[in-house]
Amino acid sequence: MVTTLKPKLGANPERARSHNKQLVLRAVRHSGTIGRAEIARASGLSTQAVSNIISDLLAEGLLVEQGHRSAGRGLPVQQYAIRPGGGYAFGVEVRPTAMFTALVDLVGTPILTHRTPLKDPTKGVILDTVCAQLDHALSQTQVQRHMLMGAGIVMPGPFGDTGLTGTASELPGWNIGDPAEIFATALELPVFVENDANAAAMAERMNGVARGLDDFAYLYFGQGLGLGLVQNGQILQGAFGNAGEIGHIQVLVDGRPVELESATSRLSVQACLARQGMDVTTMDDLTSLYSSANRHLMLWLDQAAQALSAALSIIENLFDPETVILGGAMPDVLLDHIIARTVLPERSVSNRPDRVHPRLMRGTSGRMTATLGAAALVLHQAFTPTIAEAR
Amino acid sequence: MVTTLKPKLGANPERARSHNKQLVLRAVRHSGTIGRAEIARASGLSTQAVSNIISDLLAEGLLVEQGHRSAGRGLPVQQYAIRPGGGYAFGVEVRPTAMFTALVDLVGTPILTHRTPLKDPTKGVILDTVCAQLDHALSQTQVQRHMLMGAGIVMPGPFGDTGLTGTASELPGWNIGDPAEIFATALELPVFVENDANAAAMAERMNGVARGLDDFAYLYFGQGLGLGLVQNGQILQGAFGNAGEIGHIQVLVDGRPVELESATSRLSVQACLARQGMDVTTMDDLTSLYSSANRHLMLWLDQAAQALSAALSIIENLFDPETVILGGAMPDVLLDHIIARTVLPERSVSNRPDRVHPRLMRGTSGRMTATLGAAALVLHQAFTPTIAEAR
DNA sequence: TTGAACACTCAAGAAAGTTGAGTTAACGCT
DNA sequence: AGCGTTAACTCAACTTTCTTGAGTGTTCAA
Repeated sequence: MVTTLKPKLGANPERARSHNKQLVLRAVRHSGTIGRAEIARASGLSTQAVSNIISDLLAEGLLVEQGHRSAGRGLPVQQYAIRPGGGYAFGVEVRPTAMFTALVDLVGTPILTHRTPLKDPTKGVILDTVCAQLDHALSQTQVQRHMLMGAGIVMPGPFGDTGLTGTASELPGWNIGDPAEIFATALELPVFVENDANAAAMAERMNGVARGLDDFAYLYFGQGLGLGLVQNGQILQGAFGNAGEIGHIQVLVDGRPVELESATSRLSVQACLARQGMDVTTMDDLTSLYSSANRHLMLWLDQAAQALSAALSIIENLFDPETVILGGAMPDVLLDHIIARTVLPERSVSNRPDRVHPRLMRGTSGRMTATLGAAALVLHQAFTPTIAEAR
Repeated sequence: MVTTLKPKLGANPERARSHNKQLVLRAVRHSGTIGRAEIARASGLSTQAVSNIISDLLAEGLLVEQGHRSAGRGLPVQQYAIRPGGGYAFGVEVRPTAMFTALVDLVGTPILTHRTPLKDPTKGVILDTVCAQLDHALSQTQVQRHMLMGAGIVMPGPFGDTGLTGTASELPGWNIGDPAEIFATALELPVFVENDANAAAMAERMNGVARGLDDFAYLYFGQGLGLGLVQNGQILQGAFGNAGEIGHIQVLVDGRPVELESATSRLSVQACLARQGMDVTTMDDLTSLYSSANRHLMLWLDQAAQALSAALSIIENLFDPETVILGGAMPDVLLDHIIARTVLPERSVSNRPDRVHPRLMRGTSGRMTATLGAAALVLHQAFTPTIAEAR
């Protein structure tokens, strides 16, 4: 979901230049440091064109020189890298009880992160809080407002009035109007809104285990279970921005059909342990239960792995991803345990002998994944050529 | 799957022009007839640029003038339309027992269709046959070879060596090398290879019920059951071209888990009726069984609708499409029956009050759908701007 | 009748890319 | 050590394509 991009699909010199700039930035980001000639080869532009663009980007402060590297014969390559301070992105994750914010630089390093409790998550409070938090982040870090490239916002999906409306984790009042536009007006910035799974997937792609991957799926353990899909380097959003609502599909666990989410989410493990009289609220609680090999937790993990195996079969056969990443608000040890226990379906298009990535991987988990992912949405945009984004 | 497009992502004047040309063609195709000014507004180019491009396209024979239309004030609009003879596409569907071919013009009208039995579907025979059929089609229709924009080839998936290899409908010998390249070399044409479901989806989008839709799913009843996914106007291919292999996922029918394909495919209905001693081979057989309300067929239809309901839940929640289209090698009356009987899942992101399309629709079915879809792949390419096709 | 609205054309100008010759620096063969 | 080869990069002229702004023709409405 994006603030309305008008149909600027025609290529005129100005847009072509902006397109090429982003192409160059992407090439630099992709390989860390790189010289002009290599960028030219990768982009199909002439060295001269790349040279001109680079001197622009240097002047704008988006690139820095990185010294020479002599690779074989010929004149040593003058290398370039992204200048971290060349721009900043603001990431926001809105949950019913708290708002998480992060300010990250152009290479994705978090400069500042923050958690603000939300007593009353109404639309007005959220908008006020997000503006206040942005001001706070800017003044704390001395970052100039004009250096902000945009804001990414993570909100619980699904968006709009759907058959899944009424789910636990929902925020009231956002079903009317386009959230992206509302935030864009309040923050006076370009805004990108996604659900937690999509944002987490983008975080993984920008600075995590999915770096460089163009086709993968991300299973995000949040309140529920979300699926972030990246296809051809782009988030798969669906016609109304609600693709990836995997939590409510039926899978078999011990021969009985259950909603996937009721077998694999954080709410699920909490409810399961609560039935045994255990009150588990934090990730640390879970970690310590795990380290003591708590029987009930182990049973839950087993059925979660079972459910996941069924989900994996669906995801792999429907999307044919390079890999499926697991992450989110679940301790690493639990994720690793689940991954180890999950049976990789045999009858799957992903079951190929020539794979280069494992079929299941663990992503960067933890509290801030989705928030950093929100910021990553902005960075992704900054490194994505503008022409022909066919929306 | 596409013949290797080198990274020609940079925008230079030449590529920008070609991009803009395709943008103009697309705009014309989209609205049937249209004037310069409107195209300019839609594309973000100046009227002058559009004018220049149009005079190029007229000279190339891709457009024709369509007379004036006075719409309100001002100078009456000089309108343009696609010239059907401006180019041709060759569509090929390869099945184990036969090859179907079609030659279609630039607006998608079939000029000639043909069925060639294949005694021995080896790689060599297929390549020879496809070349012979192309020659035959050209000579029959007097179409000049240089007017061909490319060939689309439909082959049974999945491609490459996967966990689904060994499925009934497979062709031997295509697991090594890129089929698209092999065909491209043989035919000396740009070649696009897809599975039947993807091709059928594209046929629907170019000239069927999905015309103008950018996000939809197509369930194709073939030997098995395939899923064609169109996202943002592009076929979703997955990392290895095998996305949409929905046939092998588990669904519940009468409380029992079965492979979706074993409940919904043509092979499934044939096997089901064979168990009752009925030998059903043609679509006409099915139609007449249906018109006599055959009990076994009705039972099969009921369980197929059940399985479909489960599949629908998965497709809708994972892709959030505008609609799901049913089509393929199944008589229309049966598809309509199934659609009428399928319970639309309530807990689905597609269950929204503000829908404009039905959740389930019947596509153009029949023998030639996939073959025409193969040709549609070429047309789609011809109307898709070139820059930033990010592959 | 007159003026506003609109589509379209013409000619000049601007933006951005390409081309080809020239410069510089490192490698490696003699 | 000398010298030719290789490769990255720059400079300046050229080319393509788009935009701009003035101008023309047609229609509608006051």
